[in-house]
Amino acid sequence: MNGNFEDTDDFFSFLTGKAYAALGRRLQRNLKEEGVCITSEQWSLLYYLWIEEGRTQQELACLTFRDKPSVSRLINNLEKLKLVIRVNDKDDKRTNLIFLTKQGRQMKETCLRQAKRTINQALEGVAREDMVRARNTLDVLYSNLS
Amino acid sequence: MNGNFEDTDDFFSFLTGKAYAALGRRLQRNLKEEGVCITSEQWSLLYYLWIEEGRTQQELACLTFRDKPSVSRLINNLEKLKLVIRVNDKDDKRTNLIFLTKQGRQMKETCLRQAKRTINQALEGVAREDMVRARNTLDVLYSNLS
DNA sequence: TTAGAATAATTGTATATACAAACAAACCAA
DNA sequence: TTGGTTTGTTTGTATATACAATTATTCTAA
Repeated sequence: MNGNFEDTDDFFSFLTGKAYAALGRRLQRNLKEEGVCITSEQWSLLYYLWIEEGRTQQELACLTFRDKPSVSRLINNLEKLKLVIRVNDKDDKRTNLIFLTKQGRQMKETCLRQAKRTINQALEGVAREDMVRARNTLDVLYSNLS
Repeated sequence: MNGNFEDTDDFFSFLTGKAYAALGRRLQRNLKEEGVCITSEQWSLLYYLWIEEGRTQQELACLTFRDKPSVSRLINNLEKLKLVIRVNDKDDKRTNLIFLTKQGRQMKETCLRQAKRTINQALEGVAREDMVRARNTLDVLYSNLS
C-alpha cells in the first residue's frame, strides 16, 4: 500500500478477529446442539485427521498455523476426550503419529454437517466473489507479516 | 449466500484468524523494539483510553468486542503494569471509571507510531479498496453471527 | 417503602496461545 | 565412532478468552 494508512482505529476494528471469534463460537454452539462438545480449535485439528490420519504433530501445527506447544496441548485435551491417540513412530521415536479413535471417527459426518451449516449462516447475503476476495486480501496480509 | 458452501477447508483456513494473530504478534514485536512491553490486546484497550479516559469497563468491553470478565482481567494486568487505574464512580458505586496513569499517557505517541508502522508493513501491496471491501465482508459476517 | 429486576463488576473454571527452555532421538561430518 | 547439530516433542510460565455463577449496587413498580 502506498503512503501511510490514516485510520488506525478503523483498521484494527476490521481486523480484531471478531468475525473469526464469532464464527468459532457459532460452530461450537451448533456442534453442541447435536451433542458434540468440542471447541472450534479442536474441530480444526480433527478436520485434518478426518482427511488423513497418522499425521505428526509437526504436520498438524503447520496445517493449523499453530506453534508446536499449542498442538501438543490440544492433543492432550483430545486424548482426554478419547477422540485421538498418540502412537509413537517405530521408525523415528521422536515423532508421534496421531490417529483417531473409533469415537473420533464417528463424529466426522455430524461435525462436517455442522461446519457447513455454520458457514451458511455466516455467509447469508455475502457474494461468493466478495468472500474469495476477502480471503485473498487476508492471505496477502499474512504473508507480509510472516 | 445462496445454496451450500462447498469448500469447508478453504473457508476455515481463510478465517482461521491467522492474519489477525500475525498482526498482533508483529505489533507486539514492533512495540518491544521501542522498549514498550505490552500485548496487542492491552494496546487495543489503551487505544480507547488515549482517545478518551474515564470510561467504564462495560464501555471498554463493547468497544473492544470482549466480554466483561475479559476486560476486567485485562485491566488487572494493566494496573499491575501501572498504566491505568480504576476509580470507583461516586455517583454509581457499581461502576469503575478507568483512567490512564502518567506513564500510560506518555506511551501514547510511541504506541500509535508503531501501530501505523505495523499497518503499513501488513498492507504492503494491498490496494486500499481491497482492504475496505474485506473489512465490509467481515462486518457482514460478524453481524450474521451476532 | 420495599421486594424483585436489572446492571456493573468479579470470581471460578476450563481452554487456547505464545515464547523460551529443556529433553530425547536422529543425523552427520570429521 | 563420536561429538555437535538438527528435529520432534514437552514443560514452564504468562496472557487472554469464554461461559457460568456470584456479589454489590441501583432502579422500579406495586
